Amino acid sequence: MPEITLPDGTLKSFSSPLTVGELAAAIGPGLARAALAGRVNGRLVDTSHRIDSDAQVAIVTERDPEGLELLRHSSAHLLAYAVKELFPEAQVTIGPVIENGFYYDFAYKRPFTPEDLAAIEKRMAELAARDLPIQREVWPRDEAVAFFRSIGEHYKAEIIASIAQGEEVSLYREGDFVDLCRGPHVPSTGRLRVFKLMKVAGAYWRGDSRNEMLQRIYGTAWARKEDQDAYVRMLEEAEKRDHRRLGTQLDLFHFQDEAPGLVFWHPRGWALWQQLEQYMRRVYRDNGYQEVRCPQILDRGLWEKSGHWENYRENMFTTSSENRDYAVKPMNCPGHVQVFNKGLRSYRDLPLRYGEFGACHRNEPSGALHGLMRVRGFTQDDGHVFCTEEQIQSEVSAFTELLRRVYADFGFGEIAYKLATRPAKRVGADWLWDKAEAALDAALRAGGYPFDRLPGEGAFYGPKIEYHLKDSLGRPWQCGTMQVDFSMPERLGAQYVAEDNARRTPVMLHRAIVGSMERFIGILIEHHAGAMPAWLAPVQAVVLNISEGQARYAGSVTEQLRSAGHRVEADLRNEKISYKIREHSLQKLPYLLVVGEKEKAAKRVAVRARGGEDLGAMQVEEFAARLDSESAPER
RNA sequence: GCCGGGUUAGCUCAGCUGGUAGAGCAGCUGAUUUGUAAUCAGUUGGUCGGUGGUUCGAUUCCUCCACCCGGCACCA
Repeated sequence: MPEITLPDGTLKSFSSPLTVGELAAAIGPGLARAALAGRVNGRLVDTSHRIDSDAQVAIVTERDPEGLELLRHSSAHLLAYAVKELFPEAQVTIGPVIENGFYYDFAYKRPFTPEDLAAIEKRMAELAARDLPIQREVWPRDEAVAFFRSIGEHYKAEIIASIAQGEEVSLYREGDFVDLCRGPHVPSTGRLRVFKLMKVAGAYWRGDSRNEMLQRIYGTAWARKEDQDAYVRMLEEAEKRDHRRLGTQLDLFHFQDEAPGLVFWHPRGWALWQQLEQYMRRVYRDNGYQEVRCPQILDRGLWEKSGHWENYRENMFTTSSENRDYAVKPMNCPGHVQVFNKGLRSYRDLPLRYGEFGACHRNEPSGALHGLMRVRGFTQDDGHVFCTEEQIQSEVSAFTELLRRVYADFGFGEIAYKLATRPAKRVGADWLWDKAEAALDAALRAGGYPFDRLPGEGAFYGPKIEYHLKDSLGRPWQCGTMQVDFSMPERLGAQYVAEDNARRTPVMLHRAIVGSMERFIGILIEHHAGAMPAWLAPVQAVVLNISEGQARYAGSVTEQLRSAGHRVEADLRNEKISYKIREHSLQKLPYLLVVGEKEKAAKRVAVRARGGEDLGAMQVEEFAARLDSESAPER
């Protein structure tokens, strides 16, 4: 006699056990049609799930986040079904839900082509139209292994074989297709109406690069067509904002074959860089950091001591001279320790903070390179804090606050915090790791920042907090980091004299706010779609004359604004004003200043803001004041 | 690094099944002296990413290499 409590608190009694689907029907026919699954005492189950005792039950529909996940998960199965129909020799492996969609990995003798994808998608639509029931079956593990072996699904058999012996496994059957799956799934294929296959790519079996490569088909699925259309539009918008495309269009930087993964900064790109660098320099200055500069290459012996040689030898650029081996620095920390070590340090000096715009080189795998986002030569806003154990928490807290202010200045309000803990390959005793991890944990808790844990993702020398910002398209980017390191100061012989006159080893905090300057600029470009706020814009305004008669006046306006410290250029070409406006608008400049006879006579400029807004004519000083007020981030 | 796709003028891109290349924009020259997103005319420009091969003949087919793109793996 199950007594069922619905989410709104309603109590329903039934005289005999019933399924989730039957419960939905008992509540209403509309809900019965919409039911994709149920949540029984917190557990997600199929609509066929039988409720035989009192329970809290919610009917899951496509309006629930779990409902959308179900649609995607079942779409992955539908994809596998379609592939097996069209390519019976293909073997299925796994097909999970991911953000905005799903994928399924297959082993097949030849690569799938875009034409194959179109055919598969068409078959999926046909299978969905047949509205085949999706049924759950429970099998003993060994029988399931034998079954999948018998039908030639060796990957599937391997997956089930890794489940503990004696357990039961669930299989889902739709039409002629049977797949191992924990479930739950939507009740029938007809529920899958809005989906689209996106691309095919290679992926390693079990995510291990030593294994064979499978073929991964990516798809997206939604509850409503409008949602999918919006998603596709978002992807198109992201493509338009691609910093590589904008980098060319706005003449900011380029790459070329002779220097893979290394940036050639053009004048405008470098102007943007300088705005960022000067801003970050003020951040150093105003927050107790002293800026330093260390060598690009250092003797191999130092990298052996620091542990980098052992851990990253393959990814370091090396050179040699007069029988000495050197490595181009992949990190700035060993250099900063050398500065710390030069001279006797007192506990009174701590915390001692060094900052550097440190240019590092890492020989990243060729397949990892990606515009400014992943390069082989990059510059970090890299800082190291030498302090005592007692100072860790306040340093981490102060840093987190500082980072939030900086991100806010760049227009990033939403930050996610992650605590990455000890990896398998590491240096330092476990008790040190315990301490370091506890210090970061405590600082995050003290600040009231919610955070996720990333076990095993710490650096080889210490755990870290990762700060992920969210851009205007909602995409997360890890930029900032704070790492506690008890090992490297020890390895590199850093010491200070404590109150009791004893020599102690300081703790070193590795920290960065924007991380890689290159990458951060890439993020800024995409965040703003190339239309940088005036304080960052490489060129803040261009002065345009209508005809030759105002060329001298336009030139003097330009000079006046430049000598007031603004980034202004003149365009005195003999072209129609509409032509010049179009050209500079495409360059996404904050302001265009038009000067014709009227403005020349009145000693004014006609100001056009980005987007075509007419601000009217004003005196040059007035416009300069406007730029002044916009020369720092909005707070 | 791995799988797949790609590389044609400064930029964006055509070029059917092999017969040594085209467009638009940009550039240059000239005319036009222009009032808020493209003035007109003329014209320059390519060892078709590199290498080797097949062929009477290769931008086109094949090999190897480099780089780029999409994923995967990696990301101190």
